[in-house]
Amino acid sequence: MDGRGGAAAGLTLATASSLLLTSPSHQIQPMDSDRHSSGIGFTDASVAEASTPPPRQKRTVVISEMDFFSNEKKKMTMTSGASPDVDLKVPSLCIKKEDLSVNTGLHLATTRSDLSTVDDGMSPPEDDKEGKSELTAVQAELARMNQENNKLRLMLNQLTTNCNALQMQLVALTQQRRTSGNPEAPGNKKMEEKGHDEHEGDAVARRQRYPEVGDIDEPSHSSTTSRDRCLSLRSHTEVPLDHEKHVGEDDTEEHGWNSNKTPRLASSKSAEDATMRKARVSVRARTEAPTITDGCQWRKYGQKMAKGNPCPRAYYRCTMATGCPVRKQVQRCADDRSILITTYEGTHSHPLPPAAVPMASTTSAAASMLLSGSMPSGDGPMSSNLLARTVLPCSSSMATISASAPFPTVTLDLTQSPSPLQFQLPFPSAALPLSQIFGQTLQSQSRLSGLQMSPEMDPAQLAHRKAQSVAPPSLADTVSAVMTADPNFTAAVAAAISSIIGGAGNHRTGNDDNSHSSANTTSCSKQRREPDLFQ
DNA sequence: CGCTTTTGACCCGCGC
DNA sequence: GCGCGGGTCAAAAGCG
Repeated sequence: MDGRGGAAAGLTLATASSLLLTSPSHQIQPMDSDRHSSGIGFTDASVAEASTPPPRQKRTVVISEMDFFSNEKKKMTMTSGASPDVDLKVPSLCIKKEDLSVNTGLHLATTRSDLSTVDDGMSPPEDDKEGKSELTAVQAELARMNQENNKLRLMLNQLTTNCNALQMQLVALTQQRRTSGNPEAPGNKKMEEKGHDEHEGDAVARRQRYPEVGDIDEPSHSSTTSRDRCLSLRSHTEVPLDHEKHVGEDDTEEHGWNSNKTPRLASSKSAEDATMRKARVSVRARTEAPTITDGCQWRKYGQKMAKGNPCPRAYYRCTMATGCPVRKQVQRCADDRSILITTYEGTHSHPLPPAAVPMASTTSAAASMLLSGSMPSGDGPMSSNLLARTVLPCSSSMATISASAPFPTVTLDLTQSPSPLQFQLPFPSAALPLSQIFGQTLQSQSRLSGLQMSPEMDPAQLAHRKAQSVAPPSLADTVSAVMTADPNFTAAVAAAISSIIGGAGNHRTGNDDNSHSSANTTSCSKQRREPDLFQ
């Protein structure tokens, strides 16, 4: 197994555990049985005794965990030496605190031994001197841990800021290399011409078809460079900078579907955007569920029989925000109908719920890299290998590039199981909880963000390392890289924590909060009415 | 009633 | 120009 992914998951667990035990609003609760059916990490948990046992009675909390990358269920028992009243059994932390402390400059105290002393909210009688002193100690410990949590939060913010700056530099360098280094690359030229042609052609066609959008001023192509940078820096937990700007400024927003239809893309956005939308990321997953659960809300808008495949292809568009250009196609593999192929296209133009961040970020990052200077020749073998290794470095067979297709496509194959990073659906009837591959996607993001590149290749990273006087790569270094690589790391951690705290079954945490919307996720709707898609 | 899904029709690009 | 296939639209139907 790749240690980076494990580190990421371990960090997540560590943070989650810490929050679990220190936040009064997140007390350990017995999990519903149906929560076993999905989600991240924990597959079963139980409270051995009632949640409100009589005082002084020994209480035991057992939490089982699922190792993110080995699918191996573990059960860690934490016996409390300091508090005789409580046995806290919490998930193990996958990384050592000394590993975490190196680059963050913080020493995590929320290890097992520390956690074991946390008060579970039920204190011993006041007349017990020993209990009093224990209580004091526990409270002090609690305060200390809260302080450390705050420190970590601040550190995380700082890392995020630094990461953004680094990404800026990286993308700028990439752009420079693309524009000055190999401007005449055939693939590049071809792609640009194609994009341009399509842009022009589509614009004309769309004007004919949707005359109301024909008068919209098209953005100047001279702004492409800065736009490129913004595109590559798009964050899936934030509204993309340029997109947000255009959505806000664009007077096409009032045209209903105009704002969330292709015509808008073709007529009001640059050729680069059109090309961006053409990039596709295909995810192959073995599941019996009609769709994979990626945290977004989708609305089906069409279904077609595709040539060469007896299974129909369904078309969905993102409905989390009007104007979101993201589409996805869902189709069973003709050769193996247990494999579901989900193809994503476009970049979300709205904030995403934490549960949607991993998949959205991964697909967007793959698409960005596919279309960025990281693939100078577009369809060259080197670039294919680079991206394949970049997307899923643990196995070159897991990520493939299809440049011969009408659209450049990255395929993430999650159906092959030899790697511990991959998993078989443990829940045959459940939609695939993509948050389960949180660590994997986060890892992919890290790679895609370029921060796993060797220092020689990335001066910015080198400078960053030097500035921080960081030792040669280690597990801690890797953890740091994972942390710093993703500006959405906070959201990703939040997603993981939410998944754990809210019960693993609730991988739609963010959506559930959207009580204002009556829209259901695809999977939810499918449960309501059995589709005819894959009969 | 509002939202989603279904499904036939339509549009477009491409190859011949 | 024509046919084919992919993609999308939009009215109708279904559902809670």
